[in-house]
Amino acid sequence: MGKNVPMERRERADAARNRQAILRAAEELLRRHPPEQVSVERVAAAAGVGKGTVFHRFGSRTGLMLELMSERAREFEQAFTEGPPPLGPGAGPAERLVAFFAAVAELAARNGNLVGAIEHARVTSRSHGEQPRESNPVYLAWHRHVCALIAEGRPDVDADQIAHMLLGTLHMEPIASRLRSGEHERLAAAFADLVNGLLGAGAAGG
Amino acid sequence: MGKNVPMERRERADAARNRQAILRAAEELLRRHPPEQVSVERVAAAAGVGKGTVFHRFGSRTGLMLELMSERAREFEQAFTEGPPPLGPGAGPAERLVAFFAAVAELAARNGNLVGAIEHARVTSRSHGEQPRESNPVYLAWHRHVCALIAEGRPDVDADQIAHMLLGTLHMEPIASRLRSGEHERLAAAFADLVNGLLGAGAAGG
DNA sequence: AAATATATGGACCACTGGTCAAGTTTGTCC
DNA sequence: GGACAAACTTGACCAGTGGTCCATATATTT
Repeated sequence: MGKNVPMERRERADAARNRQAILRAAEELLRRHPPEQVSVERVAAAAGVGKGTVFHRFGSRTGLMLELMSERAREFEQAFTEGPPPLGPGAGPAERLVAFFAAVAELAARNGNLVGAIEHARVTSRSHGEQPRESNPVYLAWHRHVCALIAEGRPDVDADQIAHMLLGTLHMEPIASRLRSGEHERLAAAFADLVNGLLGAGAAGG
Repeated sequence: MGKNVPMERRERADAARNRQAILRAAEELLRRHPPEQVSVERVAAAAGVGKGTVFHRFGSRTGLMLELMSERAREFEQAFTEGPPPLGPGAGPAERLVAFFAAVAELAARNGNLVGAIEHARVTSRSHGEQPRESNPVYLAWHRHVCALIAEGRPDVDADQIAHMLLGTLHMEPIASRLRSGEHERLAAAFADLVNGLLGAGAAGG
């Protein structure tokens, strides 16, 4: 039983081809233009498909951007949950957090306008009515991770809240623009200062 | 001397009346609806004026939201630059920062969707081409203040960057939604933990 | 080859922020 | 008071958006 579960038939070959074309076109446009200039219609045109197809595949503008981000984040997620230290398990919480944020900063820097694009999509989305950022699975996983590490190092603080705050940093325009010009090490250093202040000398260790 | 400088003639009485009507209408709508549902046209209708008038008075949707925020922030700005401690001068930098962020949290909580509305306006603005958040004078003043206090307490860190990060927190949706439901003390506590970690026990003192 | 499930494209919709020329109101000066 | 210019108001209009729909085309299965 259950050899081929028919609940989800595989995507048709042409559909899969188009999905890739759309993803790659969006990627390319985002690399060259600010998010508000990358409309669904332009993405469709660049991918050589109709606008309707994009909505068919991704549901909404937001869906497209989210998929793009998930693609990039999948490998990273594995690295911080089961990879080698200091990112993965094995190191102390402060060390892991610093490594995590350095990696996030680098990821964001490599991916140019993507973070901004997701924010833009969330905010301009008309149909699904402003779903909260928390419902983004990538964000959720990151938050859970940061939250756990903070709680481990400092059981006395509001880890949930602080995790949101630290992650939210990436959505700041002044930060994002520096990221775009390659200053991710500066961001990583600032993260390190904050994290070490919170977990480092202050309370946990000895 | 300089009794009546003619460089800027006073606003006409009807214009001033309409400006107030528009401001109050926007305020009221934002209290009841999420920012993306508060279009310029709706504001105009609620204020009993034509859409063109809103643009005439405020230049753009962003201009309107910014003016709304400036109104609220003016008094607060005076409090933290020249008022009594712990907000104003007289207390140590850590203490002042904690007070500042508690006040900001409270201000944001009292003003519901305003912060979100400004973000929304910035991102959906079409004409002026996505001016950076840094050009908002209110944001600028806040950043300068936070920056100076951080630098005072911890000359070794990247105060400019960290100030952006701490302030950016307010623009997070998960944070903002909690703020809206009145949990500003929770946010203030988290700020205090971060600030005390950075300035408090860690490095500066003895 | 026939049958069927799936994918496609682009006209279409409601709505947005923003513009503008034409008409109206106000303040001022005699 | 009346006249006049400057300031103000207006709503039709524009370009552009995200999203929907369905007749048509294509891939897959039998």
